[in-house]
Amino acid sequence: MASIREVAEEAGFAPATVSRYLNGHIKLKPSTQKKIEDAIDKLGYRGNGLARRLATGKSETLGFVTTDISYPFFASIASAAEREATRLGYALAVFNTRNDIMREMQILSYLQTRQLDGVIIMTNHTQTEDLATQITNDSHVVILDEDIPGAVGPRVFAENRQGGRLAARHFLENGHRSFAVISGPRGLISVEERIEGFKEELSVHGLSLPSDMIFSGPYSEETGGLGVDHFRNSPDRPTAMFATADNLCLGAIREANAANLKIPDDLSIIGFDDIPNADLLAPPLTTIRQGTAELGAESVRLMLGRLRGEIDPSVTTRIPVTLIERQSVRRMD
Amino acid sequence: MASIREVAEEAGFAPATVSRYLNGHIKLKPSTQKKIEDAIDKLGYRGNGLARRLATGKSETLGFVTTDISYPFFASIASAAEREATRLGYALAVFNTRNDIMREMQILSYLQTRQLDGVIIMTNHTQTEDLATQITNDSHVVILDEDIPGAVGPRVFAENRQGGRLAARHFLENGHRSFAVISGPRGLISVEERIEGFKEELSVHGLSLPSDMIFSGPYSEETGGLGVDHFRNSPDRPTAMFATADNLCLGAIREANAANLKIPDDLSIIGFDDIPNADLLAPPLTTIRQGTAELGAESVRLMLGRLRGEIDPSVTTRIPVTLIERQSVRRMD
DNA sequence: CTGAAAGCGCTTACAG
DNA sequence: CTGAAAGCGCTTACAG
Repeated sequence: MASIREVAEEAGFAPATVSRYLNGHIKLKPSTQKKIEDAIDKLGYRGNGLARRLATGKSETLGFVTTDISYPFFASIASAAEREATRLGYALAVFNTRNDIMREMQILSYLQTRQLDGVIIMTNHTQTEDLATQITNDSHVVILDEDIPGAVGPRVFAENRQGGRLAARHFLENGHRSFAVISGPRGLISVEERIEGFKEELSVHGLSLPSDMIFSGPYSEETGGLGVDHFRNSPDRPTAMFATADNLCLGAIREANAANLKIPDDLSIIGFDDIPNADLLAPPLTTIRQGTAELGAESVRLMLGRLRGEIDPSVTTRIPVTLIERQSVRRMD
Repeated sequence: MASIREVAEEAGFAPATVSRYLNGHIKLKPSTQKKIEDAIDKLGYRGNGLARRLATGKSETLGFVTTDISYPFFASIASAAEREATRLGYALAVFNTRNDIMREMQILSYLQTRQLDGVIIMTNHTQTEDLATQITNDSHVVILDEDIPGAVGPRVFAENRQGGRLAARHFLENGHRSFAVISGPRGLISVEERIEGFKEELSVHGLSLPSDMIFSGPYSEETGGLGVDHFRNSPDRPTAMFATADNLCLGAIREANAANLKIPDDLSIIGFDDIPNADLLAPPLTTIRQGTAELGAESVRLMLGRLRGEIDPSVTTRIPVTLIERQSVRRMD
């Protein structure tokens, strides 16, 4: 590879001039510009990003941290984030943590070694004190989808509470009166806020959700299955079940099939996320859609705004949510 | 951030010694090792990856190029690749090309600017001459999933032909005698090899696939829908349809639903990939499973082997394929 | 074994 | 406007 020095020699100028020209810090007269361009073409010069980054102290790459990129909902967000980052001149490095906090800490440390300019983090557990302090120190972190309480940094969340309300309202409109919830780990905002919204809407109608009608566990398909199992055998079997994530519904549907429990005839369900192909499931899943494109794009915009110091670390952007009606909710009466 | 020079001063040695120690190029006597470790702890030294990379000429990051990471099948592969890369000390930068060859060329150029040590490329079109020559020059590229004819480099593909045979055999075993294929763009090996295998198996049984029973188009859900539409109105309507990718099936199922065509009663289908939740579709999809974990992991292993010069650029690894029987194929008679 | 020095390829104050 | 020089923070022949 040709270096900037070689280009400069070829063109008859100093490296500094070539550098400034290439970075747009300077406007050259046409003749010298041509000489430089010719030298670049002749030598096939392309610049060395590493050297530039070392000199400037910027890596021009953003880290995107998630538990597992193979979960379709996360993949959609990552895809949108990659698109926006690319548009704005940044690369996106994707990291799977498998929910391991040590791995999360390690990735955050890349910020200090300057391998990453910023990191957008989606975490999925509630033991986040260490993360919080490190994030606060780093100040180049955007928190996405799930909260990390106590950390200082911009946040992007869905309108979780509103989502819960929409779910409850839809059940109510279809005549349901007995409810259950299957959720991820208590303490996550995707759990707490969605449940709160759900309850809020019920209470508007003079109804409530007894605490023993909430079944919680890790955000896995298995939890969904266990939840169905649990409520199927409970004395007051609910007709309507709200799940705080679609993958919970996946497990629920599998278990219902195995137990010969008909959805929606025997049990109506509403999920959250609207994962790809939710419309092709048996039954097509009624769910609360989160805008993955907005979630991904907004997180990188906030990230870059933060890097430029234009964005206050205390901002929280909420991404709207909509109910997608399909066929997993039975009309009662 | 503390630098290696500061650590060296603190410990009373030269930066060179610290560097060698940290890289395991040297074994120190316990006392000096302790001094260095103490200095590192005291200063919170972490090393600067950029500087190391500039000095060594290695970026320690691999590029993973796909048309869109949000397609679940690609996301699964990327996830496995990330895992294996991490295990072996490399980061994985994910790039979405949206099938744009210019973007692919751009990413390959990062190899020359040393931003990437190698790239694993999944492409999805047939106009690949320019790609091929660039890849041959770069020599740090692994070709995954779809071929780039003429390019010199290790390849990782599924046992496509075998997959096609399995699909045909399953149809035959279930009594089908009239067949159709919906495929991605002609020329892609995922299309050609799978169709060849399908035909091979038919011919073993004295049957054939007329060329007008192959409907091709871009690898999109839309193509699947158009295919169903096409064959539904054809004079000799097939009972069995093989799709060279599951997303084609997704479109096919949607269209069949819209046209009130029952799968598998009116039309049996077999897909390819076994995308996540294929078992929960209506109907649960019988499909040829590709091992995404192996595809992803093997591609990074070949990549690193290639970087170390241990792997011949002409190797092609084939990943096994299995038929997953579910309920989209009707038993005839 | 250990160190001083040069070099990786840029960028950017500082001078002129 | 343009250039010489220093510096980013490492690594690694080359000496001793």
